[in-house]
Amino acid sequence: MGIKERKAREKEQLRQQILSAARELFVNEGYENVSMRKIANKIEYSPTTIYLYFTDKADLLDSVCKETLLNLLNTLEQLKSDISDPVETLGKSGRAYIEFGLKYPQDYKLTFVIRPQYQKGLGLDEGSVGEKVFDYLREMVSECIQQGIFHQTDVETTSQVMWSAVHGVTLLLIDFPDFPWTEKDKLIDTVIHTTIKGLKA
Amino acid sequence: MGIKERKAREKEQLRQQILSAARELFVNEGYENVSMRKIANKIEYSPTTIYLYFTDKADLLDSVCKETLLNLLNTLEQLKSDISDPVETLGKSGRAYIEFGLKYPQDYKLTFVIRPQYQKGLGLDEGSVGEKVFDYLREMVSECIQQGIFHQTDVETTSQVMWSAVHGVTLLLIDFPDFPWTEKDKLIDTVIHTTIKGLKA
DNA sequence: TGTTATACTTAACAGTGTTAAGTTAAATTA
DNA sequence: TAATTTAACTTAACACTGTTAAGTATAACA
Repeated sequence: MGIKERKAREKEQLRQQILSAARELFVNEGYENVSMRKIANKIEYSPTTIYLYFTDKADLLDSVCKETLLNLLNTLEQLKSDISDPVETLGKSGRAYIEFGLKYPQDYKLTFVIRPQYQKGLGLDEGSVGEKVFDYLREMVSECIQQGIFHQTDVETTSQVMWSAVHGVTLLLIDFPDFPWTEKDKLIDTVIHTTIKGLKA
Repeated sequence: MGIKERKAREKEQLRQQILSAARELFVNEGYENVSMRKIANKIEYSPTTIYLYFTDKADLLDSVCKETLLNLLNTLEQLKSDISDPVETLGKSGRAYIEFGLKYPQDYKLTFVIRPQYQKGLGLDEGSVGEKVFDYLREMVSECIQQGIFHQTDVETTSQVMWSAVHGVTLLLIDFPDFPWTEKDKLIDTVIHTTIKGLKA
């Protein structure tokens, strides 16, 4: 009875093929400039085949973003090991977050800016990957608060402030590349250190 | 020779009519979901007439955003009068910026997120309204630095950090309305105060 | 071997931004 | 006043878009 399994495997394979074709095109040409026909051409199937694997273009975007969030989560969780100095870990996590956004700017925008426009209100639901990313941030912040290093005692608010800072600088650097920014690394460090200093007791 | 002037006035009138129809539709239905034909219907002209006043859809977006930036600039400059306590003025300005974004969320996204996608790298050029908005921020920050209140002595970096914070929280509140945010006003205040505290000497 | 289910494609619909060519009416010139 | 030029606007079309209904061929099963 291996036939059914082989078929399922083949189906999953094509799904992945579609997904990676979509990601590549979305990232290189922008979500709006990618048509279902373009994706279909790339994988050498008819456009309608895609609809057998994804309900529509927004669903395709959704799946691409889920992958991005998984990548981000993996990147962050590799820093988790060292909890001796929670403030340093939080700072490093912030830096890793921003650098992830700058390394994959299109993926970042797709996930945190474009998708909310199409999937109103979704993306950070219970059990979602997005929530896990924010949970990671909560944990880091919680560690700092528990050790009495922070003035603020509210984990939620503190996490949200941290997120605002890194999200803000990431998007500004992506969206206005021609703006006369301070040297990039200096700006990133200043954003993180300023925020952490402001949170300290 | 009043005829020429009347004609010019009428032309300008139609231009404004197109612009405000476009803004209303962009804001209510989203840039991508608004077609040139929709705008044309609203003003009761043929679609091609729009092209006599704007080079293309992106130009229309551009003009709408320019208006938004002017509105933002006006809102901010009303706070300028009181320079006795520069830190308080900076804080108030930050709050006004965020509240502007939340009052006109679609306009804000159009200007600071959607437009950069279509007009790569533009929007903050020399002499532009966007630059004037940032100049306002520079002035506020400069005042704080001159009075020796801030640790940082670099006006540019400090301004950029401030911008990152307010831009970040504004977009997060707009894009993820279903996220379990801390009470909105508290979050905004905390973001501003944390950033300012982090910048202080 | 005949039937059913799976995987995929063709053709079409109603819509998109944009352009070239055409029309109509007003302003200018003779 | 009559002919001509100019300005403002429209019609029709092109090549595209996301998506669906209907059709086809092939593989799996009885």
